[in-house]
Amino acid sequence: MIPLKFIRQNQETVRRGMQSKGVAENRLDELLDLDTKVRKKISLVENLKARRNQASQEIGQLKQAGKTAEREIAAMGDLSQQIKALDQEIHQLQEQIQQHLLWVPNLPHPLAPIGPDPSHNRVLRTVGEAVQPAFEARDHLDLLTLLGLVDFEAGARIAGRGFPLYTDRGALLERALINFMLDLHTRERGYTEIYPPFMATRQTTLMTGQLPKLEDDMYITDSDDMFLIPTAEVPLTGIHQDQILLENNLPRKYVAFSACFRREAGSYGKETRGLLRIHQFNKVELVKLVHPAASYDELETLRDDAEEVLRRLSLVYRVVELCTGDLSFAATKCYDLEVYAPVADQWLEVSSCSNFEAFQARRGNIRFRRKDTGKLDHVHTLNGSGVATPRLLAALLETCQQPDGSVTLPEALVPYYGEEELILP
RNA sequence: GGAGGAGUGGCUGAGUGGUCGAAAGCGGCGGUCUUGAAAACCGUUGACCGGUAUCCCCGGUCCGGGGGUUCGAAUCCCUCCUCCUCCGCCA
Repeated sequence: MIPLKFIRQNQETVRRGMQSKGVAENRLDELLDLDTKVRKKISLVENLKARRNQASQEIGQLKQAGKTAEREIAAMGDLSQQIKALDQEIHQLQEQIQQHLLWVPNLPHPLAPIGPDPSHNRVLRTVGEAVQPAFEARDHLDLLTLLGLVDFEAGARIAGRGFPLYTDRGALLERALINFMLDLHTRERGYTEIYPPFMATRQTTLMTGQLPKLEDDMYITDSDDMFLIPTAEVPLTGIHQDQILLENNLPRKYVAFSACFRREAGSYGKETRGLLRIHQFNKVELVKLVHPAASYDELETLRDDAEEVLRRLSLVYRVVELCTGDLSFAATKCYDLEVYAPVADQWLEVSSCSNFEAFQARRGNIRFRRKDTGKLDHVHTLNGSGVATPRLLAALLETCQQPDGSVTLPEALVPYYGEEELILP
């Protein structure tokens, strides 16, 4: 949420920000128009209310003194009706304003690369060397099948396309990956582990910015208006909704494993092979609530925490800074981590690390008390995947495969999986 | 699912139609004292919106959310939500 006052006073800045994110601006004009209208009415009704308050007080004094106030009371009836009517109009206008406000995206950081689409993203660095195997290698789907790790047909029978069913060693390997990542972030990186609800209310989903824009991309329950979480970002950021934190308790760092549910409406046919784009997947998510002055430093360490997963697994990856047009609705700045899948010769996004500044905190009313001034202020929120499993698994299998199709696991994973390699069944 | 009880400021908690944005305590902030700290004492301390207005000033709104009654609502009525207790059912 961008504060209405800021929008009013910085119209051109907001307009440029919306343009660079590729968001239609017609709502902005309507918004400003409604704002002017409603403020006129507000000042009108506030004057009336001031009169009413004064008169009511006088009536109270008369009654207290044991006198009658019939004449005064009779004079008030009309005023009250006017106020009621105006209040209703104002209420309606403000509801409209609120709706428009929810569609104003966060503004990109001034130094974010400007551009309309991913081709303008900036590759900051590549870790490791992107080389293809010397032998005739299999891609991740062939390896999954060969090793018997995932049964796509069974998943489809149960829930339809895009719901993989991990079997036996595949299930174990998935669990090993999740445990490895959780332990890394909790034991070495100072995150507090959370096991959150996998559903969230409309309000919570609105807070993180998934709504209203991405409603079509989410699974929703008709009878309760609940949303299956598309990422644990939603519940984790929601933990402190409507709360006031102590400055001493910042930053708060949370990590959670969750299943993530995405309808992926409109992306059929893109990257659909194997595990690359599915409706339900597992992810370990990092969320931080931080002091505003620290949020950009915290973004760097968050990114590093996510990168550490890939480093420990000895995978080749690159760090990409997103351009304005590719930034999500709520983000000001974002790094994607893309892991290299050598057989597909593709860079697969496994993590997005974003700073939302106060955008989500304003929507969720998450504040802290400043030590220096004693005043309240909104925290800054950040999140990043640390990381999502399906593409990680795809890259891992392709990278670590041997000529016969067996896979030698990275050392870091061995204690979790219990064996050093996946041999052919 | 059924029956009760409760939701008040950062926290605990008083307040059942009028000068109540709300007692008191805790906490926070400032000060006195102290080598320093603690304790004690003194003072201070709600949020949000608007008024060309980051501080002062003026007005308005806010006592779980929404609606209603009234000249006037924290207080009365309706409704929804959440929490607690008991009963039933179920993992």
